[in-house]
Amino acid sequence: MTATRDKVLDKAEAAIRMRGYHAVSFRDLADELGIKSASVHYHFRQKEDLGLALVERYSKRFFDALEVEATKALTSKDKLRAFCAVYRHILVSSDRLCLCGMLGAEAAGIPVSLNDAVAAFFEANIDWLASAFGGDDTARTKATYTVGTLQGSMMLASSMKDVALFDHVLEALLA
Amino acid sequence: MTATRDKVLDKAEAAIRMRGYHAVSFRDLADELGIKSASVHYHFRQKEDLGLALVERYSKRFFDALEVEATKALTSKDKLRAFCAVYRHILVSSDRLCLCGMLGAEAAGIPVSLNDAVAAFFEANIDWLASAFGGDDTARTKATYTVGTLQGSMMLASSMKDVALFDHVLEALLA
DNA sequence: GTCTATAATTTGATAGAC
DNA sequence: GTCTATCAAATTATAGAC
Repeated sequence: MTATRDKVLDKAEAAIRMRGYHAVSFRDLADELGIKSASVHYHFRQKEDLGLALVERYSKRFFDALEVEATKALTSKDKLRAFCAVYRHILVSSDRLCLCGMLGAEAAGIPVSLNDAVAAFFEANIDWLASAFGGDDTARTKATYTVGTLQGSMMLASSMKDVALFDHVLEALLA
Repeated sequence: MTATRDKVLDKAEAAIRMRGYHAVSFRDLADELGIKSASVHYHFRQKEDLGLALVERYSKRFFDALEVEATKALTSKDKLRAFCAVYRHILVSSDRLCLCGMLGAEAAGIPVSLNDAVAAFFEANIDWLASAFGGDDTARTKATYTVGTLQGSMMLASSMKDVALFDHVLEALLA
């Protein structure tokens, strides 16, 4: 139906994951799609609306992929492996940062509602892993630690242009 | 002498560490300092020059602080503790992200020369820790892992507005 | 070193025709 | 749903007076 809306979301996600929220404009997106910026505004009245739709879609996709990946995961280790596999796919499939990792860094510079959505994504990440690890306080710390390591290594791999760096960290994380 | 130049650097570092490179303008900085943007341009011809000066100063300060902190560190564990202490100070002293963590996330959206400087900072981070860990391949992976964990946890603490989160990860990292 | 003034471009956003 | 046209504001940056 509204194919344009999805195309805008695709381009916006790719652009923001590469350059950041403030480095992407409605005109950039419109030009890339061969439409006008007014048309982008038709689908997303404000930039904030676009950002929120982006995080919502991203989060949904992430947890859907996680569910698929973890169906046969019984042990804590298997669940961790599944979690890491989804993160790895984020980076490798597009050679881009996690959307929420980027927006999380820019936290104090984006609309409050948008960072709330980003923080909720991280909260859900940690909840999932903490549950996989047993659910107690130690499990929660381990979960936070794991998400932090994945996000930070992704950032390092992006800045240092070395995807292998991320894989080495993944190996260590699973050892 | 050139007190203004330093004041510009101070304001720019604080602003960029909070909101990101593209969310900070020369006028913002000038207004905060009660001067005009043309005066900022006198000290830093282009925004890229300001960014480069920022990373240079930041990196120097970081490794100076690390040297002080690690003077009495003999064991690997002590050196890791010193490294973590400097990172903790970055976050806690200002409640802001690491400058290079922010710019590293925005890697593909900032001038190439600027990201080169950021990547060099991370390289030096990893070199220092790898050396502290013994210098072999395993040590290097452990070093990368550690820097990634610190950077990622800082981002999480910032987005989720929970500095204690960072401290819990630190504890786990040192255990 | 700092200012006024200004250029050239980009940005987020809207009104209204088709 | 998409367009043309337009706006007000912001952005990087420069020229030249003081």
